[in-house]
Amino acid sequence: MDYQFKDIEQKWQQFWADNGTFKADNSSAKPKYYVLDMFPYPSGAGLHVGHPLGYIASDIFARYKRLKGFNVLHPMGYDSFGLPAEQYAIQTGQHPLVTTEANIATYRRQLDQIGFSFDWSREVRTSSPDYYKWTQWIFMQLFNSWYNKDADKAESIAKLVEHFEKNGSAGINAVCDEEVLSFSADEWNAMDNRAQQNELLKYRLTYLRESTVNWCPALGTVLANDEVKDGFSERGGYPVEQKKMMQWSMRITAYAERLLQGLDTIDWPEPLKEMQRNWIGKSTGASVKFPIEKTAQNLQSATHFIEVFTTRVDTIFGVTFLVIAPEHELVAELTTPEQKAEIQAYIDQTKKKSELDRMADAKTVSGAFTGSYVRNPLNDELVPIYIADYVLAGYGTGAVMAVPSGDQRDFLFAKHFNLNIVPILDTQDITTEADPTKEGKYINSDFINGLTYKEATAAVVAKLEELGAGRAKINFRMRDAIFGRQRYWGEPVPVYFKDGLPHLITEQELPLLLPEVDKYLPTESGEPPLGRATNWKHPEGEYELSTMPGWAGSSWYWYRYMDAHNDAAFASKEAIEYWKDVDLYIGGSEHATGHLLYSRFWNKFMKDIGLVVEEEPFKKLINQGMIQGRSNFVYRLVDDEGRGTNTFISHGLIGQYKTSPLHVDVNIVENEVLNTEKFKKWRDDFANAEFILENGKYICGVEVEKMSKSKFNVVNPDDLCQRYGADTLRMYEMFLGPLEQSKPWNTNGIEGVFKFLRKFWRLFHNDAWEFKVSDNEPSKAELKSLHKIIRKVEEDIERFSFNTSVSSFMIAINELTDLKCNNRAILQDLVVVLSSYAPHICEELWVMLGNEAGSLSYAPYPKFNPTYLVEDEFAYPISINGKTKMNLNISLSLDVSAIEALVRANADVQRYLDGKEPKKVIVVKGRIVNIVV
RNA sequence: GCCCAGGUGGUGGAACUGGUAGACACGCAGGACUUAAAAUCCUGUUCCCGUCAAAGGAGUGCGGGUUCGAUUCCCGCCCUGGGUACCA
Repeated sequence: MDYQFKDIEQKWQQFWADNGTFKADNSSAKPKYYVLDMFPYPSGAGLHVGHPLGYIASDIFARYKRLKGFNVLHPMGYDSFGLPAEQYAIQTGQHPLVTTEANIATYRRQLDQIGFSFDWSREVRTSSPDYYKWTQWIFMQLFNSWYNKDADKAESIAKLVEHFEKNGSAGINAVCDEEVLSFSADEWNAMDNRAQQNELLKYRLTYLRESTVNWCPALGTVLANDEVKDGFSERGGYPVEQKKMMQWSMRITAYAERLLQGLDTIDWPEPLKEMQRNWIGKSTGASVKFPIEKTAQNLQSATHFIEVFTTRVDTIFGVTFLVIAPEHELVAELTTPEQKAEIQAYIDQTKKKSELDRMADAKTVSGAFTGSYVRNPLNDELVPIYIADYVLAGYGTGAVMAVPSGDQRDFLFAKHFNLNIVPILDTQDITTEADPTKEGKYINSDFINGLTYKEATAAVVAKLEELGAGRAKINFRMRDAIFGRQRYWGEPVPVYFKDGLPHLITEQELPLLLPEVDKYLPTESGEPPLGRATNWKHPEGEYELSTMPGWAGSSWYWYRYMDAHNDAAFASKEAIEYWKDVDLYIGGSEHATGHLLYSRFWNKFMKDIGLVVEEEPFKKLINQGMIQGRSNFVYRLVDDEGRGTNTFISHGLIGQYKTSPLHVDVNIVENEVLNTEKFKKWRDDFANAEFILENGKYICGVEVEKMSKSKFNVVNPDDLCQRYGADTLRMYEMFLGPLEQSKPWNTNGIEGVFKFLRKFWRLFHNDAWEFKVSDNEPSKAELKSLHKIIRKVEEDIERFSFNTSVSSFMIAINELTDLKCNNRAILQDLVVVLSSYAPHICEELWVMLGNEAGSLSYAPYPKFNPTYLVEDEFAYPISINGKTKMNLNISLSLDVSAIEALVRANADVQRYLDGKEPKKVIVVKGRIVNIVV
């Protein structure tokens, strides 16, 4: 019987489901291997061909590892809290849960038909109460922890309280808010509970703090940076403003150094690590206190200095002014009466500017003089203080020391305001622009004159420390993560407020269920949607009304798969100690600074408090490339009045006509040739379409764009499974190119893969399509083909080069077809090797070869035997002077000198040598490859 | 601007540590089988010059360099994609 992929695939998918073939065990004598995919958000559009790319790769790997004798955990689930379901709910009143479950059903059906070897018994959904119960529980652990810098790990807040009671704040080296108090044990004990709790909030790893957020009044919610485009909300296009709000935050900055260091211990793509490094943004430098000049301004404040952060403390003698951010807290105090109007005007102007304007204006110099001065702590010179929006309030101390000779922005600023520019290195050339060099010897720099960069930096830091005017300091760009969203479809924060103080609910009260609401919009008084819930009140106070952000549920989900049904813990200790961490994680690089960073943070925290065993959650990470859309166009003839006609011009001829391009459904185009009959049926108004053809065909135009419905370039895996089957789809997605490379989807080549599978099927059958294999001894040539592919596939899978494997399969099948190979032993091994790529057809053939159903998935991967690959004689390429090439037939048994003699005796070589001795004979790996004459 | 990845036939791509560039597949052209179609099989297919063939020349974005030998290593430039954005 011909290759009936539909029957075969249905049959085996059913078999796997009925028999729990891929159920992983939490204990085994086999070594463990954990293969994880980034779980999808179940959107209403369903899967397109780009989604399964990574899943197919990870499935091949998981299946391969099973054959290699590993106990493989390969689970799947859904990141099912999210904005689209909520937006849909706002528009239709449909509960997000209903939409989400419908979408999940679609996803599941689509995933099933591709034949993945997921252990579905471990499925998780982040929106399910028995899952988010533990997300809330982890939030509570964070709330109950602080970061001890001395121990370099998170510790229990109870331990901190104990220390305060005994010793006050002395001896505590913590990551905390800037404005923490210092107090004695007596002072602590004398504080009322409210004061104590407020103080502790400054230490907790999740805490409430007033932060600046993107507030969209029209939508009534906070938006993440990527939801704001050009100062307007991405959805609806409403204006967005900066607003200060009390928000839950995560003290991820406590882990900045460990998140950075940890990158060196994991096998991730270098570009992705680099993205995380940049995001963390460590810079090593010094903080310097510039004393405020009292005579210039009568300060009310207790602050007597402005602190700056610099990475070039060696340039301190080149400082000719100081710049602080317009939002800096000392601006009002520092402004002299004469300058007040100018400063106020500048601040107003800055406030009006959107983020975008500020960026666009990067090149124009602006600022204003406060009228006040500081003194340079090292040479006592008076330094004027300016405000300018190129200094950011949120980074460092919101103040910089300006060295116009070494920094281009400072240079432009100095030119604009006519300020001094002092060169500080003898090699500096500052005639037209600043020169940030570190080469040369210092000049105009007091006690560091004549020193080099390294010496000078050390000397200046030492001096500043001696004077108490500064110290070496490390700064990070990364900010604490805001954790609250004014939305409905997310995890409720397990907190209630009493007397203005946040309290955790008890563990017995978990999960704190998401309440029902009448509408999914903010309340009339501007509170989040949860404010609409009736009968939703904690006995002691009011529940927190914001919910957790999308990344909360995805920051620990790989642990839940280890023990998905545990209701006593997020996962049992035994399960965690067995599976430990994810060995291979496959997903997109767009999560580099979101999910992948937050997950590493939560994992480190969970390790600190003894919940998990590994410091890093994902040992090896592979980024699959994005699949772009490949749009096809038809060209509609435009008449003299500029109206479109019903005549369409083939792409090669459009130069001769006036046309307008029109997206056409890629599914009615094959190899850029339009199926004109299908086109006429595609849309009613094209029923009478006429075509101007070239060579009897209508050729379409092509462009690479994002895959989207409106561009008619979406290719649905369902259609391909119907036409060619899952095995063909799986292999074709791999064949398309390197896994990590982004590429446009193109269905054109899929026939080749389909043909390959048919050829493979045919190997097992005679001309009448009867199953027919022989039990003869395999021939040498057959063994050679087989062992070539055994080795090749193993090498390819280990280095994630799946595309070249597919090619090798095709070569092997062509060879074996030429050899008319129907040998049972050969075919059996071939089935095992191919089974991770094309599991359905392999299962079918495996059973036809006389094996037990279901045993293929755990059959041992065949052992490669190198002796079959040895060739007796082969064509030996020789070049002379790296140019002329010729082939000699040489036996492998000859040694190098014998080959050399043979080469010299060759007539062509003789002709080139012309009686002379060769100057040099190049031998690579025991082979002569080149002769230099 | 800065950081990263990439640029190979008509197309997707291969060439793993510097050693026969273009594997494999699509497409295209020609042929076989067939009443015909589908399916299948065979041959050719980087370009130029050669009316077949042989022989020759050029060739991995561009310009240089190292080397007996470079798609691969080094320097400079151009282009495409991704990240980031006044980070002191």
